[in-house]
Amino acid sequence: MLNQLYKVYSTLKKEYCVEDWWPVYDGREPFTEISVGAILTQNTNWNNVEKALKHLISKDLITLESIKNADKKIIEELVKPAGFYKRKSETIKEFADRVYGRKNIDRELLLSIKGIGKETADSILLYALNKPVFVIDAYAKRLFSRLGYISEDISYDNLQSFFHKNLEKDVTLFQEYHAGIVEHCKSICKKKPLCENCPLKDFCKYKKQEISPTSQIHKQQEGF
DNA sequence: GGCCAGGACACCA
DNA sequence: TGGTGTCATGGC
Repeated sequence: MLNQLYKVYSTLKKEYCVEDWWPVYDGREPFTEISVGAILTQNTNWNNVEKALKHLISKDLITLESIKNADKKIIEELVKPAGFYKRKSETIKEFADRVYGRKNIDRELLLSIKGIGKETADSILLYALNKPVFVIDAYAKRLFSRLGYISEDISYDNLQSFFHKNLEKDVTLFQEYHAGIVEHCKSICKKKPLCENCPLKDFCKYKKQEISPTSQIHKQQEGF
């Protein structure tokens, strides 16, 4: 299993641009920019996030201090293209208020901020703080359940520990793996994940065992 | 015009 | 604990 997971990773790495994957447009305060991007990207296309981020950058609202001191209504207007703008602007404000001036930012702190759940917190930890935490998202669940390695209704925590148990805790590995999953699902996985053109078709458990994806549910612990 | 996107949360049973 | 409704914009 270990080898299999690493082989999937190296295939993704070969097929897609996964290095320095999380975009930074301004760069004055990458931690803040990445964190705000993680909040804005909740259930939203990255194109919309990019617009909102560039609006914030154009008004110099891309540092913790400037966001902390900004009027919430201004933030609302700027992040509108990313959708859910009232909730997201509130979360961004609370994030800046709570994180500004702190040296130790951990998962517990991030999860205590209204509007930041596990996926967003882990994205911040992995990409903004370079902590070895595997980010689970809808794509990861979709891809690995279709490959047959996990049940499609697996919980966030179970899928995360699946990766933590089977991979070495390495920041670059986790960053690039998640990037590869996202890029793969955005391009191919959406419709026919295991079609003839799919670079991951050789890793499909169903194909090897000739089991229909809908006829068998694999439990997280089974077979690993 | 409908569907979906790199979720989170409140509410209810 | 799990299911459902809500939040909202923009691209295809």
